[in-house]
Amino acid sequence: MGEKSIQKKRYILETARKVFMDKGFKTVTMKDIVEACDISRGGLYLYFESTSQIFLEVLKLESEEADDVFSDSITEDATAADILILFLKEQKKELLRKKNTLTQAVYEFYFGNELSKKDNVLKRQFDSAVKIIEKLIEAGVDNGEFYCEDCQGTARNIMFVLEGLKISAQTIGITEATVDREILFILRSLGVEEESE
Amino acid sequence: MGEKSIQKKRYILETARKVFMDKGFKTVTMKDIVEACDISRGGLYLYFESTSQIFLEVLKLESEEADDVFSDSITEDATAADILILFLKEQKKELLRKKNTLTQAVYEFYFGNELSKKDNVLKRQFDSAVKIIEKLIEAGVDNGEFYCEDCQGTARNIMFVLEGLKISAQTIGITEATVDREILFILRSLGVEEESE
Amino acid sequence: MGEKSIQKKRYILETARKVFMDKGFKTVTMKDIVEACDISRGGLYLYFESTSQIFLEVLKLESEEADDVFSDSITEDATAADILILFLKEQKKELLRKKNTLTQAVYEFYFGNELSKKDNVLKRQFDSAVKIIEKLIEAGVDNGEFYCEDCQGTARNIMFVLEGLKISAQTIGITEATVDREILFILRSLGVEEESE
Amino acid sequence: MGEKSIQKKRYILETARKVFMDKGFKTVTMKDIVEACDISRGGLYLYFESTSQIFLEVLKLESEEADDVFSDSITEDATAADILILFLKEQKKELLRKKNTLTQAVYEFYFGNELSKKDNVLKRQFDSAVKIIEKLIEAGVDNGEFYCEDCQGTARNIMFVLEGLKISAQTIGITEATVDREILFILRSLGVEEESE
DNA sequence: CATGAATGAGAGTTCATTCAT
DNA sequence: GATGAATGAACTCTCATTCAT
Repeated sequence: MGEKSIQKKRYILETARKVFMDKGFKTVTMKDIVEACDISRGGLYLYFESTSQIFLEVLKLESEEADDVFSDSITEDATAADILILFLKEQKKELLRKKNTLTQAVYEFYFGNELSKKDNVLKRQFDSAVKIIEKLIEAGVDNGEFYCEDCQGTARNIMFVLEGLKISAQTIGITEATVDREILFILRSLGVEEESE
Repeated sequence: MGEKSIQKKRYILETARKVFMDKGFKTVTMKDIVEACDISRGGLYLYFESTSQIFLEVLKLESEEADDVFSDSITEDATAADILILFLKEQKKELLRKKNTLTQAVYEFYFGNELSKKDNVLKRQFDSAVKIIEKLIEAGVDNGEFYCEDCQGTARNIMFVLEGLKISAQTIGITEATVDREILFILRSLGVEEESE
Repeated sequence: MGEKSIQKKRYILETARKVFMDKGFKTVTMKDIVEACDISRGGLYLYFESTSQIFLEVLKLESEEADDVFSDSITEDATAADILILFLKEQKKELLRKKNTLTQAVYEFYFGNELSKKDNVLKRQFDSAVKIIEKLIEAGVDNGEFYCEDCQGTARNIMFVLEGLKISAQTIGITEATVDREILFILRSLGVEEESE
Repeated sequence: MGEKSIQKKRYILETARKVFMDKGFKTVTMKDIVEACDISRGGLYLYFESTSQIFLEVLKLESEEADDVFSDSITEDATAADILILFLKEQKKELLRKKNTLTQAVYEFYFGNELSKKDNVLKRQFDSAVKIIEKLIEAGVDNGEFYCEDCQGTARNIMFVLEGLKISAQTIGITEATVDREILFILRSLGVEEESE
């Protein structure tokens, strides 16, 4: 595949990404993508053979580009609490961004997609996030910023709460206040009192 | 509509329910339901005019039948902790039941269904559950079973964790151990140490 | 068929008539009529077996009720010109009444309905009208009201013009002025100068 | 759209034209046209989206191809009477051609098609024909071929008679003799005595 | 590579017609 | 007689997928 092909493939993926953000996964058709890309019907099939394949590649691109969620936060002299708060704020921003989010599409894709469980990117991301948060909390505990008896449990709890907020945002709808309250609750349970924003 | 019609309508709803459990919401067609019910094409339209309508009525039936989640738990001499634990166990059972669950369908239905947000059953259920848990925790605090500084915050936290577990169960998949760990974490944070099963 | 049946049949025909006035003939369904009559689906079939049959009976009723077009006009001491003018005015009224007219339905019914040509009511009505107008003109000529060399030809011409106006009213649309102009033209060609309205 | 597409579109329109001649407008379905064209179900939708659209394009094609009704008649040395007679003969031929005519379809299309009244081709054609006939008669009067006091009135009368004949041909049925008689009547009223055929 | 016409399967929906009650 | 549930045929329309150019 030549350079041009790679360019085009990337273009298709980026365009398809927008379509998935708009419509979720299940109801997106090859036609939707063809039209969004303004390419020929047959043309799409030269690069991809199904919406599932396209979606998986969109996700791959996503995770490649996603500078690690924490990478921004972890600066030289940031404290553990700083980093955690920054991370939670990032999550909050993402949560409240109802559109321009692949969340729905991702959920729909993984729903009952037994095959996709093989290399469940979602799971890897979740587990890795838990680990990072755990380390973070441990670091915070070590330098006295946090109080925590079960760092791993707390890390997991935080992630499940975030998942809960994420799905709630897409279904019942949540306000900024709701997210703030949850973040505050998490921080308090770690013994962090002050907050920002 | 005669008695027989009501019977048939109920039959359709129950059959459709299974279809939704199988396929979620978005990809279920009127034809799917027609075939599952083994009735004629036109027959279904005598009762319902869209999958959305059918789904809403399935949900209504569901919530009517669902004796309140707590009703079973609340017996005369049960303590607050007992009731909370029972509730969490119920949720666990539900969570792990990957199939035979409307969870996916419900999520898909509420995804981007702005109109359905009007009377968002989901939201009402969530809010009501938070309130009940809050009361429960307060009762537990009052009689010394629980230790808790922010009952409402804790109740909300519990519900979001449960939501997080629910969506995780349907996407990344979770094990019984995972659920147990979370329940344990919750109970510990309330100062309840021993547990059962 | 009992008295009640006859009543009901008549009721159906009168209601169906309105439906035909609304929708023409070709696109009227048995369902349309059932709904307009607010009777049961099967009920209609007890009396009629098709829209064609219903329409024919509507027409029959129509022509029975239609006191002869001329009957009103022909009073004791009316002159031929009076009667003709009255007739033309009646036709004008009918022409301009775009809705509440069976015109479209009648045309649609007779279009390519080879079978219906057997007893083509329309033709009989047309021919009979020509004859009456002819007699009228002859009478007018006899008493000096009209000037006319070819009474039958003129009568036919009048009827075709009326038909032309009728179909034009339903397709390209015509104004009152247009009809007046045509009537005036006809009367002038008969040597009648003054007019009324 | 390439050359081939244009060919195919034209082919569809020509085939559809036959279907409309056969069945009128209202009862023609996309399926009818698909089958007549022997193309695939979806194929037709690549070119047209409704029978209305197809019909309008058939009419457009029709009027493009129809070298003006008079163009043939108007030769260098033809007299006004010649041209008028030729025109009427053309109309006669058209009138008597019960099948192979779009007349019914056109009428059905314009029946109660309020929207189509915007650019009512029919009306434009009618008005333009009236004007041409008027000019023709005026020319005939000028050179002594015709006698006529109200050229415009006569032109309109002729057109309404032709309309009357046209709709009669499609409903009650008319014979050649009937048409001849009407033509004769018209010509006589213009003072033209001899005729042909 | 790229196009877009073409096909055919399949979903939605409406009705004429029948029939048990 | 009357009802209205039920059926199945017929139509509309949309897409995934292929293929000649």
